[in-house]
Amino acid sequence: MAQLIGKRLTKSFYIQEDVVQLSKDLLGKVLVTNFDNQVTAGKIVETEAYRAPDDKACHAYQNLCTNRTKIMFEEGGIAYVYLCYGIHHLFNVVTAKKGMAHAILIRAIEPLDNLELMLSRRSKSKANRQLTGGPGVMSKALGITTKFTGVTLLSKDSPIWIEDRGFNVAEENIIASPRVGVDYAEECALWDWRFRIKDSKWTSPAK
DNA sequence: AAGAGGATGAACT
DNA sequence: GTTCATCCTCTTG
Repeated sequence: MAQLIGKRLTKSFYIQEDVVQLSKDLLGKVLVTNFDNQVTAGKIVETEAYRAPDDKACHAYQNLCTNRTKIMFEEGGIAYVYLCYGIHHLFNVVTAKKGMAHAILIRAIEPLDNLELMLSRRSKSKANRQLTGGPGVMSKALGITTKFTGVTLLSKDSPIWIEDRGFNVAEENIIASPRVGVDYAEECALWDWRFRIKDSKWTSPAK
């Protein structure tokens, strides 16, 4: 029971090469998961860009290609899911053309469809920022785990895709800030590659 | 073959 | 504000 309310983003969107611009374009788009006959969806309100080879915070820095990172070198339009601290599943969208390891980490969403299931997956009873605000908990609410790494977002029977439901986010409503948790990346840690929708109550407050 | 550390979150004081 | 859970991936030997 695919529940395509908006327009699914196509390959032409994902293969654009400006991963920073794409990260801003993803704000307001809707991330949908659909498996085990259960659909959940939420509006993307916070993203972060990662770009090999020059970004030290990117797993594929200097085009380092391993079993884990080789997913990022594929053509844009697939998922890169990675386990952090042995606990949290972090969902990324691979972008750009084959051979360019660019990815966008989705950090927070605003719940839209099937709030009940998201609450249940998070063992919570109230919908607030703690439900889907943060890359680890967002994946948990949507049921995303590392087993989805490498799946396409383009097929009509994909378990995960991103669609456009017509939410428009104006440039002046986008807040850019430095990425967190990447202090080891030295000067790259200062790049304003984290983007969120201004005044969204579903992200942490801007600094 | 083994060890260190990480794109975090939750539960504490 | 601090602490720690917990396991995969990469590096080194």
